[in-house]
Amino acid sequence: MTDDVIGDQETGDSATMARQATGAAKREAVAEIVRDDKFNARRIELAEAALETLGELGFARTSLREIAQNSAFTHGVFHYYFSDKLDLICCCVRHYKAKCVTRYDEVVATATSRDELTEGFLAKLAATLQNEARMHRLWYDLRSQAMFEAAFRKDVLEIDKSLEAMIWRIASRYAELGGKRPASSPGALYALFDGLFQSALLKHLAGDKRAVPELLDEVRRLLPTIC
Amino acid sequence: MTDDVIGDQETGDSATMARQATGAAKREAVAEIVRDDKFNARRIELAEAALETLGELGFARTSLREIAQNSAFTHGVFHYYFSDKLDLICCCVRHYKAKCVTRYDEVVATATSRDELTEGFLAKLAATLQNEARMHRLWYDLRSQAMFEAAFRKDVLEIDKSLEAMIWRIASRYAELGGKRPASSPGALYALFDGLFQSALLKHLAGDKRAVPELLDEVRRLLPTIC
DNA sequence: TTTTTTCCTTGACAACTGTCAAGTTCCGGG
DNA sequence: CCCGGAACTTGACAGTTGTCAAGGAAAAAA
Repeated sequence: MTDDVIGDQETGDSATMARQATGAAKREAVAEIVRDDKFNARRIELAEAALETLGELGFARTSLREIAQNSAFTHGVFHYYFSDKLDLICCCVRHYKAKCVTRYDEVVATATSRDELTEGFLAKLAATLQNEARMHRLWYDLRSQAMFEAAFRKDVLEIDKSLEAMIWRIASRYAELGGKRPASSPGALYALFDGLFQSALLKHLAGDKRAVPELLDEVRRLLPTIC
Repeated sequence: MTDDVIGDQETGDSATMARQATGAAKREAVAEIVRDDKFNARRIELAEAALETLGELGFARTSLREIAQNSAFTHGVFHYYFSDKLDLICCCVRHYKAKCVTRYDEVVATATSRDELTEGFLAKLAATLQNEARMHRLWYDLRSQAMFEAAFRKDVLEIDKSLEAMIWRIASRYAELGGKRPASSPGALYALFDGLFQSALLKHLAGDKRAVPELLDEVRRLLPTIC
């Protein structure tokens, strides 16, 4: 679109004509941006609908048709907005990321003491485990798929990094409130919490009522140790 | 089969007849055991063949036919020895477990100092990550599937427990060699190592050459901290 | 040997999958 | 108003999948 504008200006032989052409090009450009935004908004809308079914059935057992049936859309729309199934899933993952990474930021921002941060973190943790179990098992599913499907790896590694940073923000703040520094690396801390969460999630999904309280106990015990 | 023996003895009217009947029943019983053993041996043989393809393609993309084509068997055999696909996969998982859990036992048994244990552990860890990456990504795949498919959960939780115990044996021995006790719970320790390994595995599969040395560094730094 | 049981092969079936092309509806610009 | 393209629907396609039944081969039993 930038090329069009330049082209019009170069071939125009009057200021008025150039202005008109520029105006038309701008209008066109704006229209294209609007169209793009609309397009992306629809993609996200579709991705959100797809996440419902994906969270229910997992990546392997979910077909485009099933996604469509569980939503207000027809299966053709998905093909219209996504080049193929992988494109759709990747869009879902990216969209999921944005939601996930900021989950604990408010707690970190508002907590004024170690206890406050601990309790705020634990409360969010428990709520996440109980209310968003389906979304999180999908995340673990996709991360495993990334070990097989190279197309997922870039996005997955990026999300992993974001999550690691998220955990690091919590730990840093926790240490800061105690006048200390975290005792481990960001990677080790993330591995620890991610491992604990993953294990608790599986137990929770298996119907183990102790999964949530046990996770909270473990984290409560761990936090002072690592910082 | 025990019932048969008792029945024969009850209705038999001579010692000889009873002995003969018992003999026949015993022969039958032995035959059945042999048949069962043969049956199970074949199942494991098939499971082993299936693991090849599963490790290559992952659970989702692997069909019975593909498993059969990559092996010396026809797809019908798998249906003959396994009631369905889930039965096959469960058998694979169980078989996989036995191999996995004893991996570090020799190191633990023979190490006579902290350094020896550390180096032995790290060497095995690196070898596992490099040579058995496919098997391990399959394990992570199946553990994720267990979050969706209830039929997997029992086996997966059991294996997880075994792995946790394995890590605990290493940590306990490491602490013992330093005259200390592990500073964390078995669950937290397993979560930590599992998380680190999983992350390193993904990076390794993504072609990141630093994955293995970084994992080793991290573990080397961590071991003295947690014990 | 003959018969029976176990073991395995083959082929078929119905269901499902991703993909796509042809057609329809809808809307904004001219 | 109308017309062109964007947005969407529908139906069909070729390929794959789990499952299974019918039959053959091989081994065991008689």
